[in-house]
Amino acid sequence: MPRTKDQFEELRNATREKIQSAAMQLFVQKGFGSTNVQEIADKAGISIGLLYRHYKTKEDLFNELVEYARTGLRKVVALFESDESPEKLMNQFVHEVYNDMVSGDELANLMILMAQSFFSRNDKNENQNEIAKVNTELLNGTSKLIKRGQELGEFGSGDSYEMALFFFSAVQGLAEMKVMLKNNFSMPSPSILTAFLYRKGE
Amino acid sequence: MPRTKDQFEELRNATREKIQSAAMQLFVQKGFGSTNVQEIADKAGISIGLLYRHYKTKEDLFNELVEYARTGLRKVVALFESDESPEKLMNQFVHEVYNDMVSGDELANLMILMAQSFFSRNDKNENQNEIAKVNTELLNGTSKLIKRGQELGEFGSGDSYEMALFFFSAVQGLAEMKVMLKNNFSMPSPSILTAFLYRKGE
DNA sequence: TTTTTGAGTGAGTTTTTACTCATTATAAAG
DNA sequence: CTTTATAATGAGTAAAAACTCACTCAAAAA
Repeated sequence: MPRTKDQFEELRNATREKIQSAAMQLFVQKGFGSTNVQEIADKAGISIGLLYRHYKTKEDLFNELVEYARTGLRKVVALFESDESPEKLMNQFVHEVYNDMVSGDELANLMILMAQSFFSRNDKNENQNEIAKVNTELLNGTSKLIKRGQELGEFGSGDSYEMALFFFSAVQGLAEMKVMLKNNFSMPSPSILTAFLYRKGE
Repeated sequence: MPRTKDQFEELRNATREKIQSAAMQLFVQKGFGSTNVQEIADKAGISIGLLYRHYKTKEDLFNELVEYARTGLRKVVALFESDESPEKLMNQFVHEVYNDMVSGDELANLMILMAQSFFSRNDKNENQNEIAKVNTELLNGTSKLIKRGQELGEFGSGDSYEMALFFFSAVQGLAEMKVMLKNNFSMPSPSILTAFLYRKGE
């Protein structure tokens, strides 16, 4: 008889991953609107028909990737709600970001995809709302963490919300620079990234 | 007889500006590929035909906007080549950025457009090369400026190229945050933006 | 009121792109 | 070698988007 359930699943998973990987690269490099499904299929090494067997629309595919990225962000929110020392938490996070950015493209791609999801797209894009929400949570959470650190004397003074905003802006910008500059990109050291935490507000 | 040359030119300029403004907003908010010319014409309050009387293709229109943004960047490169005190130059620049970001969308839009131009688009996009070039010049110029500031004892230690990279990444990220967060965006103070210049490298 | 010139229009054409489906390929088991 | 279940194909279709052009409109001056 035919292949077993597991064998079929294996096959499906393999092509699914090929599609995701190809789509991620293209969406990041060219944006949603400027990427066409033929390209995705070509890069994945499969036919258009097969792509549509896995994803009902191009948008579905994009949404799955964005959803995946969003999940990553939520983990950060959770991390920052811990009772640990704010300085320790920020350091831990910055080092993770640093390592990820030095070792591969995954993190940078995810961050760019999130931005694309916000800046591309049509009409009432429910992604935008979702992302805005997670983003707000992240900023508020980080702001709280920084404030706590300031009260503990770990960080310098300054508007904590602005500091949080600055921090994630920098990380977002770095992700884009990494992809834009390729080999000319050299990830700034963690101490540069965290310097603003130790500077007195004016 | 008909209107004078000047009167016709006036008309043309007026619609040209309407087109540019509409296109800028849409390209920034939705990306090149996801913006269609009908929308641009609608937003500009003109017909498609008239749009095509001013720009041969949608791409031409995009390129003109990007070219305009690029010109702005070149001015910064020039500014940073001055013999003035690096600290003074950086401060001046940061304050300009701060004011622009607080008072309107223009700067943010231009920066996002530059990134779009890099991340959107097809095949051999000569814009990408041009932008990469200007970008490299900007980074190298700023790096040099920072190094000079370090030698003068104005700035703390640290890899000057990484510091320059960090700086522009932050500004780029802030531009995007501004558009994403809208009213929830609160521009970080200049002192937060320049803190990294005064922190010792590890 | 007519003429003149270039702005302005938008239905219609062309081109591109998302998506479908009738058909073929594959490999395990009888 | 046949059967069987599902992966895989890609020419073909439908929809969307870019772009054209024959025409109208507006206002200045004879």
